[in-house]
Amino acid sequence: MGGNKGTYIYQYPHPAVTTDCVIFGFDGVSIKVLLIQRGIEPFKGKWAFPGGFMKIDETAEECARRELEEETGLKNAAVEQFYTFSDVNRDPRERVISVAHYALVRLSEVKGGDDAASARWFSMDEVPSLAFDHDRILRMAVNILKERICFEPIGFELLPEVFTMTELQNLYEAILEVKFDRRNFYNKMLKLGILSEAEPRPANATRRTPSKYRFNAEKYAELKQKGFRLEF
Amino acid sequence: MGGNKGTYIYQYPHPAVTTDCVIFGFDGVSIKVLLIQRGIEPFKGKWAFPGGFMKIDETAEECARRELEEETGLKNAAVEQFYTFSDVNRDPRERVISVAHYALVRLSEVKGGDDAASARWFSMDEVPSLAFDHDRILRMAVNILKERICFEPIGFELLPEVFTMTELQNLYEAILEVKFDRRNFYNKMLKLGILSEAEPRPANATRRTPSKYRFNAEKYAELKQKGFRLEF
DNA sequence: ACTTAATGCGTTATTTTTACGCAAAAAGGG
DNA sequence: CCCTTTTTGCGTAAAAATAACGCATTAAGT
Repeated sequence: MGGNKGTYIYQYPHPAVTTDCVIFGFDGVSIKVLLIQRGIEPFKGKWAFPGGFMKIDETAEECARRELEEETGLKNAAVEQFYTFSDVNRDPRERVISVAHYALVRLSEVKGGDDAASARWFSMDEVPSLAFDHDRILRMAVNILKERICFEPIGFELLPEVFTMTELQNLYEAILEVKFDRRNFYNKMLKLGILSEAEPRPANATRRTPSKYRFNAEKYAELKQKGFRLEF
Repeated sequence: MGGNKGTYIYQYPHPAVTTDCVIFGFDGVSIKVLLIQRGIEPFKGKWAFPGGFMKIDETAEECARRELEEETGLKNAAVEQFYTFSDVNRDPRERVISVAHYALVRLSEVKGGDDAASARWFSMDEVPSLAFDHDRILRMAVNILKERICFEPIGFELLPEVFTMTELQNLYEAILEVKFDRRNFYNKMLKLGILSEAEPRPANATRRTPSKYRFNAEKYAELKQKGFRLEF
């Protein structure tokens, strides 16, 4: 297996390749991002995204998922690459280019295990100055998230399986930093046809009992094939 | 300067890093893509995208532009990266990951110089089976182009400075593979506010003399700042 | 007991999109 | 040369989507 320490010789200089993961979460009020505190130089003590060096026999996506699990305990996250950062001096050790990924996960999926001793969720407004060029990576990830959330039903990955319309609206408002009219949001969402009622309204339901929904991936796949776009 | 042949030793295996460029053009009727015929193994004789190994002291974008000029004579193209391909066996020589870029250029900008002896434009429907995983790269580039053209005014990079509304519509129709109503397209485009009349209609202009427009980058920048989206 | 906030289910006005009509002028064909 | 077809500019009317807001009920807070 590749990746073992030893001596590797090339006729031309090779950059090192890493992956980084910007992991977004949502606590019902604000968007959070998962950071780990670096235990070694460079940038020892600073916060950074989970990530690390790519092994010679894994793809970027595999590397991202592996590093994520090693450093935060989070397994099988649906990571998606969004940009490759290749500034010449972004790492003081050697030339390193990094394939940056993002993923949306439920807060509950990250348990503070042994590995994750130094992992912590930060609200967007309490994120400290980060190691390497991770400030720039975060800015870009947030922009990508704002764009994607408008055209792909990825927001549901941040909510529990079953959620109320208000929770969904709060999520969209937190990400996009806008306010929607509650009734228009409700109508628009339902008309899209990608939600199902999670359970029939219970018999004792009163007006104040909110309806519960879940994302319907099958319906979305159908609609998408017919050439439909979300658009918010 | 880096990049010279020699002996380079690392404690861990390093993949090689390349860039590839998917260059789109437009001849008034169909979308074209610029390919070069490989002169050496592997895939000798097969067609592929311009591109090559990244030097140790250049960014991915710089590498893409350099290789593009070396192989096709095309200078200073506005390349933009869209995906990093990292399958383990995508290159038979060694582990290679490639940062793929695209650019939109006017056909006239590519002159068949010495370097570009083997460069040729292909219509989308005459593209042969390509080297490496370049078939996959092309599919993804085309999808990205279709998305981007709807939200960013990049189409103008494919047209002459000054163009008629019909030419612009033909371009959109060729890329998106749809048909628009001529009058609705005309109204929508003008209402966006990102076109200026290239010249006052000449005195001898009759009804059949089409108006000429040019893309107004300043107006677009203004509108964009106010939070405006193109949307087609 | 009173106020405040959340939910479901609407309605109406405005804006945007879509589908066409029409006349003038050039181009093409026999 | 005459007739048909195509292209262009400038419209309009219907349809659809969006935005703004009303209201009754019920729970929660004070």
